[in-house]
Amino acid sequence: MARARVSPEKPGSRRRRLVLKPSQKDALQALFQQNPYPGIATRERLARELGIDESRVQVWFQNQRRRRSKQSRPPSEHVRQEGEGGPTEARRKRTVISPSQTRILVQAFTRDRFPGIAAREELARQTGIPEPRIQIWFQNRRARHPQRSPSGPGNGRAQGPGGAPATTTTPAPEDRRAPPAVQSTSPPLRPSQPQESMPPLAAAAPFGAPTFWVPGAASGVCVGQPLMIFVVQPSPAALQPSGRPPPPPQGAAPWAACSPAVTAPGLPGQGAILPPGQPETHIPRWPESPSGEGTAPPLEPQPQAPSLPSSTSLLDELLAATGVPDTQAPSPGAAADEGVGPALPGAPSFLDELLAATGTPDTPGPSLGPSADERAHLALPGELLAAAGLPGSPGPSPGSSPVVAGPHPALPGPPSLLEEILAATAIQDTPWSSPGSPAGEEGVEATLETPLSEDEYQALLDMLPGSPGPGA
DNA sequence: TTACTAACGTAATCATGCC
DNA sequence: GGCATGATTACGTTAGTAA
Repeated sequence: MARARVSPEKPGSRRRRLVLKPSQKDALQALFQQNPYPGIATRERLARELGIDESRVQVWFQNQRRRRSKQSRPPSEHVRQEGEGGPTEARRKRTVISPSQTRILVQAFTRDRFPGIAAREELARQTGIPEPRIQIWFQNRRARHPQRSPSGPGNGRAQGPGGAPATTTTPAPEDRRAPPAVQSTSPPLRPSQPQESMPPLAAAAPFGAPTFWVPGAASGVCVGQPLMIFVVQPSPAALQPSGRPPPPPQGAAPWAACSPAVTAPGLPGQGAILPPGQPETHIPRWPESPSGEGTAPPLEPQPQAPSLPSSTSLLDELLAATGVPDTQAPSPGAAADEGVGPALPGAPSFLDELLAATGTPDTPGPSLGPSADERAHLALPGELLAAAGLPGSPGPSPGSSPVVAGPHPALPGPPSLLEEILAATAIQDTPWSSPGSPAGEEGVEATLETPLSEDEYQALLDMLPGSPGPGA
């Protein structure tokens, strides 16, 4: 039924596969046990603490639920109960997309109904809307604006990859609301080549391109920079979604570094945009986020997670609940908060703690080095700077809370639901490893990541704008 | 080569904001 | 209240990784 239409020929169309570290998986599973249907707040919170993107957490839960259901475990066991993912764990606040943003999206949609990750991110930059929202927008759009030629029940993607993947030249029925027309300013988005699809972006951003990226703020690289800077000719290869050392020699796309989505996996709610004063920009009603989940895209280094100053980390709670002493274990790993450099020793990771709590013998310092999540971060020069402790790094991290802010002072907040849940359900026996995770997966003992291999370091360098590139 | 699983697609449905 | 549309879920498929 729902065949994934993934054009094989669009190499970079997919987001770079994220490789979760055992410790991250454990944390996810631990939470999954407690609540397979976490709300936005929990997801974001967890995402921050694990150093991955919230959308990834969401996907992980989706896949996990699926796996579980497949494994005979009747979902009835966890039929989402209200209050489960936390008090009123609501869903994400509806994102408000302005007419001009819609225009951009519609325009892109008419060119390519199935934009790859690069194209989506580019759109995200252009519109200021988080990439995951862009993705959802396209999903909804495809569903509601079937590409005439209903060859099949709604399977608009019938014409898969082969022929222009839906490069709909067919002006799908413009939506009534959005200014149909999309002024002719059409950026020649090349459907099949997302990366280059953004040619002179500048040209494509006639609308007051309200874009100001505050990528995870941490990166700072792009903060306050108007779209224009992206005009830099991106080298396709460099666009590797998650910024991992691009295989091909190309240098890293300079702007790639600026890409919030691209580079900031751990962005707190990726919504980091906010056209100052620009009503145009998408003004997602960030969840009031009780705990700062709110992706609130602070335009400024605003402690984006308004709430919890590094203290109440979800993991902390878990740990606390599980009675794990607040270790100050130096495992920066999870630290990856927004900008916190992953490998910054000194920061205790709740992951470690959580794992310890859950009885998962994961490596003590699972994240001592760059790894899974960090890899993504590596692509963030800004984060590097932050990690390096450069004073200049505006990242929220510095002042804000490097998630992993070790032993947090007393949490003003009352014990979270999680605490209770955890207390009630000893996660100790992580029955979860079962699903698909072979014991080995837990990487128990193995995963002792090294601080930064030369290769990784090199990769990092490669990611830096101006860098000669990997091959170089 | 194979198993596992992240990413992504559709369809259906719920939820929210605006008229 | 109705409509448009963003968000979420289930389910199926594709493809990257690690064993």
